Amino acid sequence: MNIGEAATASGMSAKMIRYYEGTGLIPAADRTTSGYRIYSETEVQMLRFIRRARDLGFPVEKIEDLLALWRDRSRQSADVKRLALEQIDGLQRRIQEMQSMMDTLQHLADACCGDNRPDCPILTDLGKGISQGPLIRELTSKLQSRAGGR
Amino acid sequence: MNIGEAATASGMSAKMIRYYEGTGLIPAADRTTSGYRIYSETEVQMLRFIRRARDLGFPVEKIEDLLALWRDRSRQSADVKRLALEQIDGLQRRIQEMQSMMDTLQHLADACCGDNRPDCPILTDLGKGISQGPLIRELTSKLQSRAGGR
DNA sequence: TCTTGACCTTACCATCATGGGAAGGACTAT
DNA sequence: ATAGTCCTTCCCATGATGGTAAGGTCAAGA
Repeated sequence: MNIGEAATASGMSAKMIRYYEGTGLIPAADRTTSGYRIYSETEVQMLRFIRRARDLGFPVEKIEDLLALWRDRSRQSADVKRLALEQIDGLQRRIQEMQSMMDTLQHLADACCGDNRPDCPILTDLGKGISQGPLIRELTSKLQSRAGGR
Repeated sequence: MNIGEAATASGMSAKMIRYYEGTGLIPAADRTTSGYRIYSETEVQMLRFIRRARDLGFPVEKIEDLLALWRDRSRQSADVKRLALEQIDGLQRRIQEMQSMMDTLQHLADACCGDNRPDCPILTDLGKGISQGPLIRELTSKLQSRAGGR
């Protein structure tokens, strides 16, 4: 199976497969004499594993750990569960942060009459510049880059 | 006020102030004869406005619109409210996506006995590689870069 | 057998918000 | 005057991803 087929089969782009190989997340694929990467069903399964973990929001760092456990026949399910619970925790925290942003915005929007007059509590609030600390700012920067589109 | 003081007063790093100036989000600051940027209270207020909008998760693109409305004496509050509601919508969607990831993970973790045996439904599920479509993957990539730390 | 088109390879560039650092100039307090 | 802190610009890096360009390979059909 060449990289294009492996990409289709795993749901990842060929670009990303090469990227993961470059970063060492996956081992370097075997090559044909002409230099084409070749993939076995086992390797495609690993790629699917990675994509699925990404779908569940695991950071690449943690995926490395998950992969190690996946390959380890003598692993303990407790180790995997711990990683999953950590991930759940992280998601929970981020959800709460976003919820808090949303609540604030909703509150401001409720207070804004939304007509043709220039008075607007939303702008007034923004002008005040109340801090919400670095955690939320760290999150929002990522949301922005996502929403900004490419 | 020089850039360091403006940074402290606005809660932004000097780096970011220069960056925003470079990208045109804010107008180029006046300079002293020796080249130091100088900021008035008005400009600091604008910087605070930007940071606050970022705290609320607005993408930089939208902040540009908000800034224009902020400066526009004859704006209509409806315009501002529309932007806020759009932002609320976007946040809501992302929260739901993350919630769905979390639910799936929680489900898997619940099914995992978490002991010293190697059997683990979490790994089994990951191996199956069920797709959740591109929307969630787009979101998770951002979460990962955030969680990965720098 | 030759051609064509689809695929592969590497390498480089861009994104976006942000930080780090270097090299050199400016200001401030002792 | 000297030290130390600030400023300036410029370059580099991040992380996941896409794009593109130049060139090699392969499979199918004429």
